[in-house]
Amino acid sequence: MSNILIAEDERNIADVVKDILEAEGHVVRIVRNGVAAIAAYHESRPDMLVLDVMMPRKNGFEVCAEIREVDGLTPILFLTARDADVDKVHGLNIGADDYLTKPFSAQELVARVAAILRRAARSAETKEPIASDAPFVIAGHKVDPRRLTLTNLVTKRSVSLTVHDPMVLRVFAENPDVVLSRDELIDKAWGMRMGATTRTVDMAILKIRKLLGPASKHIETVRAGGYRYRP
Amino acid sequence: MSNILIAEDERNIADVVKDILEAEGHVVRIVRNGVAAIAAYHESRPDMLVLDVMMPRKNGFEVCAEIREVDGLTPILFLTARDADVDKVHGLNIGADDYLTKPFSAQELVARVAAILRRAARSAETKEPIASDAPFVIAGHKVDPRRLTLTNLVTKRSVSLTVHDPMVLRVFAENPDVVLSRDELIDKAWGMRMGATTRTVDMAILKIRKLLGPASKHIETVRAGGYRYRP
DNA sequence: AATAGATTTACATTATTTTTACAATACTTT
DNA sequence: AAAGTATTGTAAAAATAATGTAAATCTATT
Repeated sequence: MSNILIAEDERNIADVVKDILEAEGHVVRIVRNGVAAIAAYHESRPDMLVLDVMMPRKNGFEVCAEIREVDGLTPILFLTARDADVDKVHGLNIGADDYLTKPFSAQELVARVAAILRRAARSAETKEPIASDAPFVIAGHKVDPRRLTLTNLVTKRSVSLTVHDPMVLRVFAENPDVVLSRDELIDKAWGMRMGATTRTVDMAILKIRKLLGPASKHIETVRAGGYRYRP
Repeated sequence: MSNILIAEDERNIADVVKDILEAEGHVVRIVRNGVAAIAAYHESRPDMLVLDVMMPRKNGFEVCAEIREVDGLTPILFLTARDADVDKVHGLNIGADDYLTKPFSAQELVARVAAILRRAARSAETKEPIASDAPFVIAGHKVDPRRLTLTNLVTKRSVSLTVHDPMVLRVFAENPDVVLSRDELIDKAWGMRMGATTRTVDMAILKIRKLLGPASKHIETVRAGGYRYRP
């Protein structure tokens, strides 16, 4: 069972694809244009994307390129009617995993999706720590430790950070879903161990939440435990 | 969305162009003569220039030539009423990217601007390091490492530099927006690594800021991080 | 030795972090 | 359910660390 995001403006095609994939046990969400696709991607972090090439506001290639800037893993399957597009999918190294030309059969779709997800599952097993100064993504925002910026990937708005902020954010990004105690956070983000009980971490969280705005819902507080990042 | 600078003395034309481009989602600034155009260019570093050929104080060609001396990339679109000017735009290799003869339609304008910006976006991706002794531009000033001069591109006033100054300035010019630590700066501008904590870099920054005058606002200090150049 | 420039020292200033304090909230116990 | 207790949210004060800058010292060049 996987979460799959479909971006397709032709309603009947979208619905057919949805029915087929749901019959396979997947959870499917549909959007009808490129901008919505990017927003939905950052919001729900699907396991796979199915993009139509021709869509209003940003076409499939543009959506793919924008997502590939921050995520090289989540598989992307293109749907296209035009043969010319097929060449592009191959030619330009857009970062597509596969494509399907309309019309296609239900079996074809199911087979491709299954194959892609199988591949993805294998490669997902290796997750490295984030290099000290490399940009990374958290809660729909890109953090650039060299430029000290936090950029909302949907609105493209940036705010500036201090040198500490990226460290705290990186600890969360590296440890999704796990509860990090204040001690652990101090240890990993500050690089030292303080004995007494302080509210330092809480203040850092407060600041981060302000910066993230609505996306701060991804930083949960775990009472008596610490904090946790939910992707 | 791009920042576009319009230099046009006829108020109604300027306003029409502004409205059209703003409707396309661009941020537009208007100036009414050539000298103001050059000043505004250095101050706000627009993504594109729209220059009327006939303007008070310096005409469009002069403005274009002056900017092209220090910036071969930012696209320039000419507006002109006289056919003779069209020949010039073609003939002299002034470094113009395109031209539009008055009167023109909104669609024409939008199409040309979109095309020019698309082209520029592609070519902007290649940024090379600045050759060791080649003159370069930073914060509205031209630095000539051979002559050891720093020239304000608006006022044309020069001050003299020591041999070190251009190196420091070049490191900033090559790394816009990124925070450079004192260690990195020492490394890159002095070419050596010093162990102890010194204030050498701070003094160099102090000097540079004095030389740059008001333009020193482009050199930000990043507390606990170092310094950063904001074009 | 004189000079110009570079580097370090020293101290005032300022930005940021940390602590404090209290209000708001969630969980426990009765 | 109510009251009590521990924990967290958050503003504001206090402490700290980092920077701006003048002046002193050092270094190399003439």
